[in-house]
Amino acid sequence: MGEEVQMNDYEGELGRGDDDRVLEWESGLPSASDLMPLSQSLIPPELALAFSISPEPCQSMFDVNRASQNTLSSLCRPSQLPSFVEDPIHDPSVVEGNENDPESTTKDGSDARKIRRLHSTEEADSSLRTENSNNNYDDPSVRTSKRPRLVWTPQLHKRFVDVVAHLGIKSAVPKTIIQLMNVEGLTRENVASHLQKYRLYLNRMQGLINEGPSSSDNLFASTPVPQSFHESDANGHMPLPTPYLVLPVPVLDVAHGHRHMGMPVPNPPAPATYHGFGSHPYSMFQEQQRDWSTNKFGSVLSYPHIGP
DNA sequence: ACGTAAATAT
DNA sequence: CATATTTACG
Repeated sequence: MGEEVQMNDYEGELGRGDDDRVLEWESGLPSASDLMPLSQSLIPPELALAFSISPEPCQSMFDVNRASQNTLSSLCRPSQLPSFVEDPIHDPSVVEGNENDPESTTKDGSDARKIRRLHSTEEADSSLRTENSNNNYDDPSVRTSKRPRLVWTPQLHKRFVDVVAHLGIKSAVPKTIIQLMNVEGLTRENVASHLQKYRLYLNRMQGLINEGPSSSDNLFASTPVPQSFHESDANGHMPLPTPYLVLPVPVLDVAHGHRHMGMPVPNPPAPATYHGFGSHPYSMFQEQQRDWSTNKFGSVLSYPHIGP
């Protein structure tokens, strides 16, 4: 925490040959007009006083630079991470199941769930650790807490796909993928599982170059199939087109029905009896993205992280 | 550590 | 019931 960063040549870093990558990044960032001026405090003075919150030390360019410095240094670490692995996602979206509600007469238990969605980048970490007692993931003493179901949000999935594409469908194995994705709390099992489904999806896609989307491939369908399918030999490398952007507060409420992100179902594109036809074909992506932009607010608590 | 199939959860 | 994610196994 106490790492002091001196900003010095950081300017030079940014100023130098910014290639497309930077441009792409910028394209996804909020326009300047959308941003709140640094000088403006997030908490109104009165409010701050009322709650005896020390008024923020008026953010300045310095703070920004410092944050950037942090980011840069982590980006530039000469480890093995390709440049495209930008910002670590700290909290994979996760669903917290309710255990304390034996309401289910059969096994249909359904009730309030809280969705945890990912944060990312520098300042996000300030939102951690609410006094919420539900998230005992960092508390070793609590062993009763199961890991909440991981929710593969479009963003996570995107990241996943990008990484897989980058690795090449061949060498993309769970462990590597995990590393490259660099998402905190993401387990190998999580990835393995997703990879399994993803492969199925890919296969089925190949087989049916004639068919339109089978109505159940929504999530995946919305993310283009990486063209690195040729299992030639050398590389399956893809330049990896998109840096991971930081989208505005990914608070989502999945409160309504369950919108699945359709992955491939192993079995039938067959004519047979398909139920959710008229109602299914929703790209979870679109809905979510819309939600995010029109997002009113949501009380989302993010838990710090899950220890391995 | 991987991949696949069966089991649960939603 | 279908799909998503987890768990069990070879």
